[in-house]
Formats: sequence, structure tokens, C-alpha cells
Amino acid sequence: MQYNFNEIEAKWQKYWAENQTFKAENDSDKEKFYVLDMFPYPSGAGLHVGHPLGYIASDIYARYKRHKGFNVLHPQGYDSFGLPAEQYAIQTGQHPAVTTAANIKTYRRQLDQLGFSFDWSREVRTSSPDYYKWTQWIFIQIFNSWYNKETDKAEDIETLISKFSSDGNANVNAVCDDDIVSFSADEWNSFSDVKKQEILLQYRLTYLADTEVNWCPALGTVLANDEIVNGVSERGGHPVVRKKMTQWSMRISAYAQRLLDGLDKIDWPQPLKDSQTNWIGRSQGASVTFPILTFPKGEGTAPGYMTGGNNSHLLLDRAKEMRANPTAAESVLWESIKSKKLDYKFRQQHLIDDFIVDFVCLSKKLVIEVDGEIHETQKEADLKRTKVLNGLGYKVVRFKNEKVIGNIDGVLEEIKAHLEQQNIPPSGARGIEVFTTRPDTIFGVSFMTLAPEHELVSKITTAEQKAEVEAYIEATAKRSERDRMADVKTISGAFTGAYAEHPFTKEPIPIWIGDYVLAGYGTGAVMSVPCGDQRDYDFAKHFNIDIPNIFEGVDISEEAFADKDKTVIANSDFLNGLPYKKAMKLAIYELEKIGHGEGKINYRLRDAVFSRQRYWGEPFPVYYVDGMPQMISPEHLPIELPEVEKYLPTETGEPPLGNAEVWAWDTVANKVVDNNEINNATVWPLELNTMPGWAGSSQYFNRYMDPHNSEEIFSQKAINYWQDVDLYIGGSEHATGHLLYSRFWQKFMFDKGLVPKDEFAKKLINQGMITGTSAFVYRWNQNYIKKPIFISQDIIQKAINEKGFLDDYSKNLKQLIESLSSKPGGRNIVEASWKNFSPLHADVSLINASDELDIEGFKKWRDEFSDAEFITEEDGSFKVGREVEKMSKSKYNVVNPDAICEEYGADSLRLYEMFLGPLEQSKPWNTAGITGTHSFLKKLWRQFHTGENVSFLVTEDEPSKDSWKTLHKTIKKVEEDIENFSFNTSVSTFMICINELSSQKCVSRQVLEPLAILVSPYAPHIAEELWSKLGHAESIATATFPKFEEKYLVESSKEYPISFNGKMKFTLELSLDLSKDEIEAAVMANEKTQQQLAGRTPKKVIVVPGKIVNIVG
RNA sequence: GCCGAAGUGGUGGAAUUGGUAGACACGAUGGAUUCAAAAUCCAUUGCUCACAAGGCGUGCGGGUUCGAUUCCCGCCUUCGGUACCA
Repeated sequence: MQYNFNEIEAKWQKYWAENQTFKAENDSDKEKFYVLDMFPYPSGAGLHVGHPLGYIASDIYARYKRHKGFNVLHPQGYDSFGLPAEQYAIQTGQHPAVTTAANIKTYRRQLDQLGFSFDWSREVRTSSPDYYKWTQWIFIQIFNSWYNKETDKAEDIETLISKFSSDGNANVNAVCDDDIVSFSADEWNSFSDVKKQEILLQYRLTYLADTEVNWCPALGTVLANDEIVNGVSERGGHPVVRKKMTQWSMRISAYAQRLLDGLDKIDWPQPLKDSQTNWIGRSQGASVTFPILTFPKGEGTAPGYMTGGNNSHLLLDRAKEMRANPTAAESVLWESIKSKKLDYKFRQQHLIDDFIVDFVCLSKKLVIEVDGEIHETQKEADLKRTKVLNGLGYKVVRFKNEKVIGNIDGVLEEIKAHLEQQNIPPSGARGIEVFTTRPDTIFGVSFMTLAPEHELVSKITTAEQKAEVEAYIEATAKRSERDRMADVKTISGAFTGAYAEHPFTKEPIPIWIGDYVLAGYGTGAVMSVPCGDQRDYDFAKHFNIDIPNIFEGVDISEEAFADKDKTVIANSDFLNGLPYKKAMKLAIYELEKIGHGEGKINYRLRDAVFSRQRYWGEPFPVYYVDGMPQMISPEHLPIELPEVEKYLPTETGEPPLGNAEVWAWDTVANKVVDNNEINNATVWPLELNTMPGWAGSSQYFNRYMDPHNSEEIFSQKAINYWQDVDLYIGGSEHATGHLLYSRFWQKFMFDKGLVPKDEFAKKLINQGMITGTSAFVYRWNQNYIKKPIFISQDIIQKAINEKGFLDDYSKNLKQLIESLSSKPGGRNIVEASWKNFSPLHADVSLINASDELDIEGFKKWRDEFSDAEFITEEDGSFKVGREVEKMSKSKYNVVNPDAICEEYGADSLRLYEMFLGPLEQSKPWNTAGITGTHSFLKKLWRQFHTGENVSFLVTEDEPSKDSWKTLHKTIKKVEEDIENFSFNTSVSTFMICINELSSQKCVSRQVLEPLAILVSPYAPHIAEELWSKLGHAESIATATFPKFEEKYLVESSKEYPISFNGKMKFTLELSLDLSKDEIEAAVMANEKTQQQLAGRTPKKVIVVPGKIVNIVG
């Protein structure tokens, strides 16, 4: 009987599907094991041989675990929202759902044909409403949560609201926005509903914020950094501008430390952990405030007391006028405040931003307004004004004229109370806040550098420096991030003309701007210590800024000194003589004492923008009432993606959902209704953005546990049984995207008590990439024969190697050239050099295992070469050149698994993909090698078919000692290999095993039956077929994995390698019972030893029993 | 620049704790079988040398060791990631 793989594979794939062989039960006494693949995006191109690599590995592991008696969960699904489908929809008008469904069909067929043991009954698709219902649900949970630093976890927003209404926000320790204004319980309770919502949004774990995006007006869309080349869009080359946009953000920064800590308890590849660690970017240091000494416009040089906005010069005269003509009430209050009854300095009719406030205590950021009769119109203006002032960090208190005049003492008492409540660092006035990891070098600061985009720049720049600074800002804005990154050597910057004050020495420090400081990191400003930081050093050298040396015994005339370990501080007042760590601690202590700074841990990790201006993504369950976002109640989910005419942004620049006509929320009927019904009373507009690609993939692994549950995202019973993923396999390109966001969501779910584990995957493996082996044919660059000439690569190579002439290496070519009447260029033209050839990609399907081209096939494939001349080798073959490149359509090196399954079968392909090399490494694909694993399977088949006319034959005879040994050696190795994910070596082991069994002519059931189980995870179809031929009615899937027994491997003797000075010369078989001395004696007595020694006496003989003998001397 | 991974025959790769370098497979060469081809089987196959003996060999240069692909120091190359990160 022949090994008819096509028939066998189809038969068992059908059997598995019909019998639901791999369906996992949520109810089982067996121990659970969860093996997961990163689910694919179903692209239109289908699978190529690189895609299934990880799936094959995980499938082997899943099948192995079933043999080991585990209840295995091994699901698969589709990450089916995404850009390619949307772009295709824009081009063709086809609904993304339609093309996605078609692509999924292809994927499913291709996956099925590879014989994976997926439990398809649990399939999920992120674009299906049944699924994204729960993505929307999680979003609502996140919205309704805040991060309490006290308990170090996410809590329901209700607990925050109750804190606010009982104590205000002064004692709330939360992860929140930077510009929080403090309020009391009373104030909270008196706030309007909108105001409350506004404040809560500053605390929620997902919130609306204005985020800068790369906006391309021509395309009407937001672009990712890598879609921009040289400041214009990659597609079409349109200009791109930075634009603020209101978008949803996820407060992942709240979890920065826990995401970092969690890495210690998961078994993930170190490089992946490293990149997450770098991404989170924790650095420990101090935040330091440098007061600004001088402002360009204003009253003299009072340090930092000028709080006016950019229109100050216009308003100052008005302020002076008002000061000169106070109202009666203002007069009374001013006299009392001036007489210092309050211990705090107040200013009168003072400029803050573009407002003139009646009184202000700058150090406490308290504004006091004295009002007369208030008109309604004034009320609204005042509200606005208060909002702006609050935004700047001021608290505004209002008193009526009558009250001030009638009860000045009461008013003063109230003001006093407010002053005490205000918790502002004493420096109060504006300063530049910097973050530094080297507070120990604070006495080495000789200038400060702000990012050109820093908001203070326009405010502090002096008139003289204005032109220069503006020119510099404009120049840097033009440079793309890539330009700035690539060009590290050019040092540029500009002096603002302003000075800051050193917190300890009180010396003035010049403030510069420079593009080596990034607006997005830390505070966008640095204290520059040129002696200790190379970039600061280079900057200082370039602009001739002082470089004070604050290190003991270090020469800084050539470069900065950044070695923390060898640091001893000098010229630094109280830090003198201290090493780095001690100086750092003391510096922070002193800074805190004078209120100029504090120890701080800074993270690079930014909150994640969660809005996309796209169509093909999850809609938000959000509508807007008076501009404030409202969640739709979970029982009305899912909010399904609406139909649109076009998938492009609207003419007004709104996201594609702006084209939807039925996209409003009716709060009475609780359904999506026509936009015409919007009445801003019961029907409101819905959110137009959709969620990003990572939304659907951040919890899918948990949904697989209970995928059809329509009541809950998953039942507690299911999650408590499956717990977490035991083995997760996928590409390393997801290191900082999917894998970081998923961990964040999992920790959130953990905080909410929804999942039992705060890390979702115990072990993770990155499979390597499979690269393509491109094939090249070489066209001869000549123009005196009127048709293209291709020359076999071996001829060219040989001629070049021997520095000869081409026609000497091919009779055909010689004839061809001689047939020409004239030979312009003479002999030169046939001189061999690669320069004379153009390599052209040939489709790899036209190449055989010996790198020979199917010439006729090539002519058919490339019409324009149908009359081309092919100069072949003597034997008529035409050799191509080969090179490893990325697998890509344009390089014609993509290999489709369909054709391979057809020709060699899925089992051969599975084995071959594993055989290529270690799972984690990237490796080139070369179809030629598959004949190796294919002929192994044929040999395996033959081992079971040694009867008459190659019929099935297995006997009940006792196997030979050698066969037992072969079997158990294989069991041991295969088991170890699978546990270590070293699948390539176990394929070799199978080959060795079958080579041995065939020479032993072993046909014994006691050996062949366990062998079938061993092979089954790798080549499941052939294993099932052999298993059934062995007489089993049940699938092999859950057959018990054979048990390794040491006794079959016990040896009595060993072939010792005998080395002389470490070099092996010959081997000698000796009994393993011999002692060290006996071995030495036996070796020394051997004639070959004496021959090697040639009379010399060895200095030393090393004997390692069971291993080696080494003779020295 | 920094971080990470990797350099072994013509090719993919093996060598699990420092102990016989090149398992297994592809390719190549020669042979058997066949009318022929496919398929299958056998032999050879790191380099060097006419053969043998020998010598050289795991990116390069050192070191530790009886013994190094494996450990240490210094470099080079390729690939992947990235952030001028204060």
C-alpha cells in the first residue's frame, strides 16, 4: 500500500471536524492547559509558509499535552478589524465586512488543510457585534473607574465621588490629569452637573483629552509617524501638520510600575521584556523647580511675579488706572490686607493671563474678587474667567461689596481659611520645572535648556532675542522627528535672553532652547550640567557657555564625565566629597527642605490614544450631552457599526462615521436613531471615532474561555477553571503594542475582580520570521544581439572566478557569438564581470531543488522574454542565483502552503517547518529541503507496511534489545525536546529512529504503536491512519504518551575517545564498570597509545569515567 | 548612539553541565535498479595534500583550562528594535 497522503489527510480532517475531536470542555476533572496563538489579521493575500510556523509549534505542544492527559484549550479566531479592509473599501466601495468574511473563508480553508487541532467551536472575530459588545463593555468599565494610589488599584468612580462629596479632593491620591484644581466638599456639592463631569473626566481611566496628531488635510486623516516621510505623507506626498484633536486616551501610565513589576513573574523572552522595560522607561531622580528671574515685559525684574499673558503690555496701563481708582470696597479690603493682618503678600489689580484680578496672593495662588451688583451677562463672563484662572491653578473667591464694607473681619477670616487650605509650594511664582536623574550634580548647572515647543518660551523670550528664537522654532518645526534623530552631530539652539535662579546659589542661569530637548519627555526642560552630560557638554562648547567642573579629580577638558560609580562631588557646597548615591539623597533632601523640588520617579510611558478616525473599528458606546461624553448603559450593547455611503472622512474633516445618517442616540427608546431626530433633549449625537486595532485584541484570550456567553464577558466559573494562558506563541513585533496593552487591561480586570490572575500569559514564545530565498536569472547587458540573452549562473561564476572570457565557458555561447558577422567591442564584451549582468527576480515556483530554472515556464511567465536566448550548462540545465530576502510578492519568493500540501502533504510541511531550525530564530525558506521530511514519512509508512505487496504488517513479537533501545532513546529525546520547544531536533530524532528501526527490520507492535503516538503531534494525519490500522477505533488524539524507561538504555561499555593534549586520536571500547585507575591502565596498555606517545612519558593522564580520557605530554 | 539576537561545511542546521565538532537533512559526485524517466537503494562528501601520514578548522585577536563552538577580555560583521530620555 502506498502512502497516499492526500487521501489520508482529507479523511482525518473530516473525521476531526465531524467528531469535534478537539473541543475543550469547561467542565473537567483533568488539569487544564491553555495553548494560544496570536490570532491573525485575515489579509486578502492568504497565508504563506511563514505564517503557520507558530501555529505548527503550538499545535504540536497542544497535541502533546493532550497525550499527557491535560484538558487542552487551543482556540483560534480573527483580529478582523483593520486598515487594509478599510482601504480596500475606499478603493472599491465594497463593504469591509464582505471582504473580511471572504478573507476569513480562505484563511479557514488554509488552516484546516494543515491539520491544526483548534477548537473551532470557540472561534471569535473582533469585528463581530457579539464580540465587540464586550470590547465596548470593557471600555465602559474603564470609563467608570479611577486609579487610587493609596490602594494601588483601579476603583469604581463612585468611591471617588463619595470622597469628593465628603472631603473634597485635597486628600485624594489619584492618578489624574496635571492641571487639577483643588476644591472642598461643599464646593463639590455645589458644582453643576457638567462641572462635576468635567472634573471626573480628569480622573477616569479613560478620558477625553486634546492630543497632538499628525493631520494630513489632503487625505483628511491622521497619519502614524512612519506614514510620514520628510514632513509629507508617504502616500501622495501631501503636507502634514500638527493638530490638536479631542480624543479618548487610556490612562495606562497609572499602571507603569505594576507593568514593570509584573515582568518578573512571567516567563517571557528576555528581549521582549527588555523592550517593554525600555518602553515604560522608569527613571529615578528629582523634580526641581528653577524660579524664573526675568520676564521681558512687566514691572521691573521682580522674580517670577509677572503672571500676565502675551497681551500684558496692552493691559498694564488699564491695571494702573484701576489701581489708582479703587472702589470703596476694594479700598477697605486693600488697606486691611496691606496692613499684613494675613501674613501673606497680596497684589492689587494684578495681571494674570489676559485678566486683571482685584487681589491676588501669588504664593498661595488665591484670587479675591470684589463684586458689585451682578448682571446676568456679567455672570457668564465671570464664570469663563474663573474657569481660565482655575486652569492656571488659581483659586477664585468672590465677595460682595456690602459684605466687605459691613464685615471686614469676617471676610478676612474667610480669606485666612482659604489661604490655609491652599497647598502651594512656597516658591509659588512661576518657575521652570525640570526632571533630572542627577540631582547630585545640581551645582554643575550652568544653563537650562527648554524644548523649542515649550509653552514658556514665548513668554520669557526678550525683545532682543525674539527674532532669533522664533527663527529657530520655525526651523526645528520643519525638521521631521526622523531628521532630528538621524542628525545627532549638528548642535543647534538659541538663547531666550531670560534667566532662571539657581535654587541653592541664587546665581542667575541663562535659559536656552535646543531641539535636543524633547517636548514630550519629562517636563520638556532640562537643567544642563555640561560637565556631567555629553549632550549638555557639546551644547555648552558650541555656544561658549561656562562648563564648571564639580567632580573631584576628573579632567573634563575633552568630554563630559558621566560615570556615576566613580563620581565624587566637588565645588558643590554641602555635597562636597560625597559619592553619587549619597550626594543624590542629600541634594533631594535639601531641595525638599527649601521647597524647590522633590524625589520623583519618572516614566516615559505616555497615556495611550484610544480614538481612531476610521470606519472599520469598534464604535464607542458614547453619546454627547452638552459636549460631555455619556456612556450607553451596558444592557443596550452592542452599538453596531452604522452603514455609510463612503468610507472616507466627511468634507468637514470629521471621521467616516460622520457620513452615517442613522447615528444618534435616543435616551428614551434606548436605540440608535436617525440624525434628524437629534433634539438635544432626549436624542443626542453619537461618538464619531472608532477604537484602535488593539482594542479587540486586549482581552480576546479571556473571551475564548466562554465565547458564546451573551450575559457576561465570561462566566466566573469558566475563568476560574482556565485562569490564564499557559503558552502563548506569536511574533515579536507585538512586543510593545498588543502585549503591553493586554497586560494593562488584564491588570485592570484583575483590580475589578473579574479575572483571577493579573498577568494573562505565563509563558510566551516569539517565533522567528521565515524569510524567502529569491531566485535570480542574469541578463547579459549587451546590445549587439537583438534579443535578450540569459546566462546560467554557474557559467558566469566560473568565468569570473577564473578571470576568463565568457565564451570560453560555453560552447553554445561561443557558437552564438561566432555566428555573428561582426563583433563590435571585440573580446572585451565577453570578459566576465557581474557588472555586465542585470539580475532579474524569477518566480521561485519555477526553480527546482537543484536551483535549475524551468525555462519554458519562465518564458510563459514573462511574455517579453519569450524569444530570449538561454545559455545553459553542458547538460542543458540553467542555474539561477539565490539570495535570502524578506518574503514578499514583489520579490516573487512567496511560497504558498496550498501547493506544498498538494504535492507533499500537510504532515511533510509541518515536519519541514519545524525541521528548518530553532523556533525562535529567523531562517530562510527553501522548498527544496522538503523532500527530506517527505521521504522520512514514506519510510515511516513503509516500516508499518513490510508485508506482501507492501501490505500492512505488524507482529506481536518481542522486539530486539536494539529496537527497545531505539524506541526509548527516542521517547526520552522527543519528550525533552517538546518541553524545551526544540522541535527541530526532535524531527532529526524521528529520522534517526526510523533509520535504525528499518535496519533492525523491526515490525513489532510494542515498538511501532508507541512510535505512532510520538509522531502524532508532529504529523497527526499519518499517525491517525497508522493508529487505526493498528486496530484502534478511537482517535489517537488522547492516547497516552509512551513512558520512558531508563532500563532499556543502560549500557555496559562505552566507546571512549582517547585524546592526546586535548585532540581525539582514536576510540577504545571499555567497560563502564572500570574504575579510573583501571581505565588508565587499560588505555596505557593499548598499543595505539604507545604508538601515539612514541616513547614519550605522559606528564598526566586525565580520566573522566563515562566521558573521556586525555593524555598530556 | 543605546538595547537585543546571531556569526559553525556548498546550504538549513546539531553538539542539553567545558569532554569524540559537523548529528539529521538538502545539494553534489559515483554506482545499483530501469528501455528510459520518476521513485528507491548503496557509497563518498569540512578544508588542505597526488595518496597516506600529517596539518588546519566553529567571525577576528588574546586569555583561562589537561581539554573551549561552549567560560572571560578586546574587536569585526549581519539582522531586529529604538528614545538625543535629561
